[in-house]
Amino acid sequence: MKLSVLLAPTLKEVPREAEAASHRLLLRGGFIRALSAGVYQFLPMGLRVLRKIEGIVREEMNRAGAQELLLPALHPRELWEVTGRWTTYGDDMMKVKDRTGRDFGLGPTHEEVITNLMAQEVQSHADLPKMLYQIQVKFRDEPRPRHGLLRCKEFLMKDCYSFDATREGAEKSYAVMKRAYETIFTRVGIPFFPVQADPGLIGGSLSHEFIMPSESGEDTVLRCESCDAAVSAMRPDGSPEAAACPACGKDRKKMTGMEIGHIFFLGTKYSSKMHAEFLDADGTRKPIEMGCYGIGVSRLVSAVVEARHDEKGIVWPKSCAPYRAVVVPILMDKPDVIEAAERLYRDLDLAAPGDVLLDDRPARAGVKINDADLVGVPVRVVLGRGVSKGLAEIQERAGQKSREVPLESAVEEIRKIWA
RNA sequence: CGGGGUGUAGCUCAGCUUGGCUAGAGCGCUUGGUUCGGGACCAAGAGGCCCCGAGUUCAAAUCUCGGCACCCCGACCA
Repeated sequence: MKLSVLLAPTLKEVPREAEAASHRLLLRGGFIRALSAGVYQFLPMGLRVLRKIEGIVREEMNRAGAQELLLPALHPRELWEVTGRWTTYGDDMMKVKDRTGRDFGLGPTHEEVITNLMAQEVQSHADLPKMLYQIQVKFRDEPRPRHGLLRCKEFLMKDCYSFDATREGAEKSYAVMKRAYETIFTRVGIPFFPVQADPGLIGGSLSHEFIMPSESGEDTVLRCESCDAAVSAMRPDGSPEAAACPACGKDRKKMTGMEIGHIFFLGTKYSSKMHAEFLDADGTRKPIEMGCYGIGVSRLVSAVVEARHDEKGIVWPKSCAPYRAVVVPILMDKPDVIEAAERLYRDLDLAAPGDVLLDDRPARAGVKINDADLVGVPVRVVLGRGVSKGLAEIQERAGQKSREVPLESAVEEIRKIWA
């Protein structure tokens, strides 16, 4: 992609509203723009990051044996009345009426919808187990959206639901998902740790949050440094957890972080209310054992930036960078430089189709290089004076210093970095 | 929902206290020129419902009242 045609409006100055590092950098880098409080537009580069993270999540879900589907965002009120959550979820759910006055909710989560589906489709223990997931826009009427993509009224979420015939099977599904989550966050490239958590409004008996340590986070956890066990600093009843680790007795440290994933063992909480039952081998009808597993995909974008930035801008991990490399010709009046840049761009684009940027803008060197640092593409190739000696300058965004390589081996060198 | 703050050019902001000239600066944008390896310089331009509404006044960006929006802290929340 040529930067001259890409909608990637970088900002030199920080928009007034941005406070958190990820919020500032995503705005400045031209990844996102606000439409309203907690409602964001993903510009082309922002969407590319979102899609890459989505791709990692999708691969790991599929690998874990989950099947992708797509459920509606518009939920009829009656469905939520069955579980009582039309009332208990309350104002956190966006509610709308159709032209006849019928009530609908914009889905904040999908237990009702998917349990209803499975109630219709599952007859026998032979139909189980099943794991189903979707990557979809969710709506939650947050009383206070904040920090850009961190907490939004509309956001992209991966939600997965497991359906098992037995409690043991359901616990196994839970464990499979927990492992998949660990793989996902590792691949995305952010630090994290699991925490025993409060099941909250989703409900159920067992639940883990995945926390990324960050000052911008909203969660406080107690973490034991010797055995790594961690819990929410507040228990459901509001009383603070004791400072000593129950596992090893050592002191625990209070720290803040952001929740990047949450998994719940649900048991039969929804299935029994919604009559999602199956006929077991022994001839009795039983409610399905369920679990649900969420990752805020759009929130992950800001989590990555919180974890991976420096004073110059974003330092995208290779796995979710909007582009894998950017070619930056900085002597725009030198035909050999232009020509070398276009050739290198074509060759790199052949190696990573659609994943390479060419900064063909007629801008000054400083502007281009600062933009490249801000946007945070992992590999930058500067073409300037060195071109007359057949040299290109490769700089890894995460690295310290650049190095010069012969133009003809530049593609090969960059492929090594990508590998 | 409680507390605090902010709404003036695309962005960052000054002007408001003490009402009055044609509403400003920097950055960005357009055109021309000089520059050209780390956010250049000179010149000429374009760009405004001073958040909205009602009031006070000869006169309101400025004062009063009411609303709306956005940000931060808290409550709540995955």
